[in-house]
Amino acid sequence: MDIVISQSSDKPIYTQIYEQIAGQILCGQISSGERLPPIRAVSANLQVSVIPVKKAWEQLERDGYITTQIGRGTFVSGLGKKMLQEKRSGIAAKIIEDAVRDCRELGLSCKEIVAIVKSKFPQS
Amino acid sequence: MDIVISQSSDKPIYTQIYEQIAGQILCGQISSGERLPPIRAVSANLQVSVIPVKKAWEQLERDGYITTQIGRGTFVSGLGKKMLQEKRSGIAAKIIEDAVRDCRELGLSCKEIVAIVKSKFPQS
Amino acid sequence: MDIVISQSSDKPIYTQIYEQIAGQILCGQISSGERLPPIRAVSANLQVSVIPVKKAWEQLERDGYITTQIGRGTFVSGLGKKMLQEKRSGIAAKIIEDAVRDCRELGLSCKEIVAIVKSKFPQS
Amino acid sequence: MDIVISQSSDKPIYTQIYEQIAGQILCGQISSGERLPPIRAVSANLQVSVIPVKKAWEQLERDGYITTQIGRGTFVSGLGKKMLQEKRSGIAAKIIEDAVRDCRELGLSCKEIVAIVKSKFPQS
DNA sequence: GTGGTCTAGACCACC
DNA sequence: GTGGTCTAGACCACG
Repeated sequence: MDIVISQSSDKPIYTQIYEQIAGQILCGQISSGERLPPIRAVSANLQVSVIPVKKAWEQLERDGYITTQIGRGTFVSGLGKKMLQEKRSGIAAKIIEDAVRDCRELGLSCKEIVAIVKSKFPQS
Repeated sequence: MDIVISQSSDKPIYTQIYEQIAGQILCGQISSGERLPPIRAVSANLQVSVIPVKKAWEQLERDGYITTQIGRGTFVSGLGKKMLQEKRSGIAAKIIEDAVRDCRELGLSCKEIVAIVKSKFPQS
Repeated sequence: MDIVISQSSDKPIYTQIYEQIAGQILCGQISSGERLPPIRAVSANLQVSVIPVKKAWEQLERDGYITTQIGRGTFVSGLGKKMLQEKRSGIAAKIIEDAVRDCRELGLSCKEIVAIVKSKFPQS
Repeated sequence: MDIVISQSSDKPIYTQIYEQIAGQILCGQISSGERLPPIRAVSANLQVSVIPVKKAWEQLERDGYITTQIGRGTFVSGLGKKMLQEKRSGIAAKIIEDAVRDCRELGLSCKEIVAIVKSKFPQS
């Protein structure tokens, strides 16, 4: 469970935590059923207040990534591989959709966008 | 100069104004040297306070889109076509870069991303 | 952090605040990493509205003197001694450059200007 | 009577006009008794409104540089050489005084300031 | 009429 | 408690 916080980011701390944990769950870096460290430990580890960690945990639970068992800790939800894949696709589709819309408003064509995307990959 | 404000957007009002004006300048919808309406007129027009309009204007000036002349009004900067094209490319590259990075963190391959991009265009 | 506001000055309030804070940072009166008081406290302290204080803070941040962390406060940027010295020199050079240019336009020679400068120092 | 107006200057237009005319009178570029062109001509020449020219003229008259003779035009006041020299010195002293004060607040010594002044002259 | 600055409030997101 | 955003006024400098 490695998280990096940037105090100078435009994103709030709790969002940074949320996105990194969610990403690691979606990628399989953190497995189903695995136990997350207690909030206070994370907070101390990241050198941030407990509040943003708590908020991130709440949103992760709200979005079905984790489940809290009172008195026992928080655990990664038992999401099937198929469900993970679906969630990944949905999120990716939204990200790209937004980017494509913005680019089209700037007057870029499909070809141009695809060219830029490919240029971002080392071995195209 | 048509702007649409969404009070329910997650983006602050001044950002919405900024992005729409900047976009229209980049697309050539507003031409170099053209005079923008006075901030108070825009403010009344959009039914918002003067503050967010002024803040948008300030950022547009900071980013070189417009220049304001006290007592006379604000005017679109004399950006050459080449400069506009460069600015457009730079902004588009940044948008796509961010989106691609996020998608790669989710484990998507270049092919998959390109496929989604193409699917967002009517006649690909 | 002592600031003096003159309501009768030709300079706007936010500029007065900006210059005094920046000066104190450049002189080392306020140290790197130190936390500035909250803008509302400064505003109450100086008996001015929050607006000019906030504007001063914004410009201080724009110029790299401070960094603000939402929800935590604003802190003096970690500028090295060397950087501070460079900034000081740059600003001083600009001030003198302007003054010398104006004086030369009035027809003063180098000697005359130097003489006046020296006369401004108690024990030259 | 050559004046250059910068629309992007931080100084208002009427001040730019004032300073340039006053400077030329102080330097003897415009002689005592000489007639200034009519306001409308200057305004057309500089491509600015009549208002800032009028305001500059008012301040020049207020400060004793010119005198308006109704129906005949405006003329450079008959200032003796000694008076011109005194005015020049006074203005120069004030400019340098301000610059020196600002530099001292930045912690510069007399020597350092003099060194910078000298560096601004081609043949020191 | 134009922008520049300011006041005295308010509500919200974040820590 | 901290800064971020906004409202609805006001007065002033500038052209």
